[in-house]
Amino acid sequence: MSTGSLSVPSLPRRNLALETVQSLRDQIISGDLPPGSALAEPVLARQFGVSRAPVREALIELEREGLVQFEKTGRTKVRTLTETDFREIMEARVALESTAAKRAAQHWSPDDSAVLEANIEAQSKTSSLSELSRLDVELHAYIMERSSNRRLLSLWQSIRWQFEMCLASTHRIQKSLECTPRDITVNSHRRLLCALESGKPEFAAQTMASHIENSMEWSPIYPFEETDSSAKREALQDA
Amino acid sequence: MSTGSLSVPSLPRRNLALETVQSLRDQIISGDLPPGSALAEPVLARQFGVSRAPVREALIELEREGLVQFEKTGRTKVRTLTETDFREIMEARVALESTAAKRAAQHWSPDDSAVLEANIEAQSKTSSLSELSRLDVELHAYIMERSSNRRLLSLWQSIRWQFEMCLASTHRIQKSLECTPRDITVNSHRRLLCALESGKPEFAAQTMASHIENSMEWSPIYPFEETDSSAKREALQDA
DNA sequence: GCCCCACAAACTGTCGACACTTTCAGCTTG
DNA sequence: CAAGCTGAAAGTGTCGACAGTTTGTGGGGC
Repeated sequence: MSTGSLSVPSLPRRNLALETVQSLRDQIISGDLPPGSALAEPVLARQFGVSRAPVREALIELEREGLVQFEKTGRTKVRTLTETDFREIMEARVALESTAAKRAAQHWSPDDSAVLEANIEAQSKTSSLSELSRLDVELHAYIMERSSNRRLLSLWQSIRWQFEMCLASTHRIQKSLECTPRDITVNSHRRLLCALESGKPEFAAQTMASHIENSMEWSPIYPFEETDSSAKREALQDA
Repeated sequence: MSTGSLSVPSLPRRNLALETVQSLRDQIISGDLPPGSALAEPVLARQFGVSRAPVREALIELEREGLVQFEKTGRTKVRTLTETDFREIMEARVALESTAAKRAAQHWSPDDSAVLEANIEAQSKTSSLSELSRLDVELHAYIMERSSNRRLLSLWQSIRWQFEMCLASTHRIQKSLECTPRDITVNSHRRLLCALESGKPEFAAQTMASHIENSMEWSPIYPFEETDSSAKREALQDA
C-alpha cells in the first residue's frame, strides 16, 4: 500500500509478475511469510488467482533480491538471514555507497541538498521507528541515484530488500524510539550531507563509510540465528 | 556444445533454461549476436529446439547480467555497451574488488598464494590476448571468492559478463599482444599478490583499486559508441 | 511396537495454445 | 510520388496440461 503503484497504470511487460513480486516481497519483509516458509508455485498461484507463470517469474526475481532461496531439490523457501548475512550486506553497502557518495559529491547541487534537508527534517520530526527507517533508506537511495552510475544503483537495489528485511526483522523486536537512535541518526545524516556539499569526494566517501559502519553499532539487537549452520539443528526440532 | 555440461550430471532446477543462458551468453560475448540484435522468444525457442518457457527464463537471467535489454515495447535486444557503460562497470569493479581484496588479505593463506602464482605464471607464458584476459578474469574471480563475502561475490558476478563483453569486444579489434600489455598485466598482478600477502588489508584494497584503474589506461581502444544521453531525466520521479 | 516399502498427493520443469498488441508490407488515396 | 490506411505476420503475457520426481503417509512384515 505504501510503495504501491500510483501513477503508472500499464506496465506492458510482466504485469502480473510484477504485482506478484511486490505482494510477496511485502509479505516476506513484513514477516507475514516468516523465514523458512515454503513457497510452492501452485499454492501461490491459487492464492493470487493467477497461473504459475507469473508466480514463477516472481520467485526468480525474489531470489535475485535475496529474499528467497532455491533448494537443491527445486523447492523454494523464504530465506533465513543470519547475523553473518547481515554483516555481509552492510559491508557490501559500504563498498557501494561510499563509492556512490564520492561520485555524488562531484556534482552535488543545491537542489540535491534541498531534497536531503527535507528528508532529514522529516526524520527529526517522526516518532515512529519504522518511519525513521523508511526515510533513512530513501535518503540512501537518493544518494545512490545521484552517483550517476547505473551499475552502482542497480547493484545496490539488488541488496536493498535484504537490508530492509533485516530492518523490519529488528523492528518487530524493538518498536520504540526510546534509546534515542533518532537523534543519532539525524546527526549522522547531517554530517553526511555536509560532506556531500563539501566538494571533497574522498571525504564524502569516508563519511559515508563511517556512517554505515556506525549505524551497525547502535542498531537494535540482531534477531538472527547465530551462524548459517542452522539447517542442521532444524531437522532435530520437536514437532 | 563447447562449454556444455561436463561433470555435473543433475542440475535439478532450470536445466534447459541454464543451457540456453550459457549458449546465448556465449553467442553474445563472442559477437555472434551483435549488440542491437533482436531476441524474439519464438525464434530462439525454435533455434534451440525448446519451448518458450526456458527461453523466457534465460532472457530474464541475461537481462540481470546486463547483456540483454528489455525495450518498453516488450521486445528484447542484445544490449549496446557505450564507453560510459564501460566506465561505470570499471568503477563498480573498483568498489567491489577493493573491498574484497581487503577482506581476502585478512585471511590470506599460502595455498591462496600458490593458486595465484600458478595463474600469473600461466599469464607470463601465454601469447594469446584472449587467453591472457581469461586468466586475468579468473584471478580476479578467485580473489572475490576469497573475500568470504557471498554478497560481494554475487554482486561481482552480476557485472562480470558485461565486463567480459567489453573485453571480447576490444579483442575483436586488437587481437595481438604487441603493445606488451602482457608484461604490464603480469607485473601488476605480482604487485597485487604481494599486497594480498602483506597482511595489510587497506594496502591490499588500495593496490587493487589502482590495479583496476590502471588497467583501464592501457586497455585497448574502446570500440563503443560515444555516450548514451538518452534516458537521463527519466528516473527523476519515483514512489 | 518398530522399521521398511509402496502408494498417493503435490510440486517442478517443460510444453503448446490463446488473446491481445505491435510491426510491417502492400494498397489506396490525395 | 509521398503519405496514410489496412490487414497479415509475428511477438508477448498468460494460461492449463502433462511427465517425471519428490514428499509424506499408511499398511505390511518382523
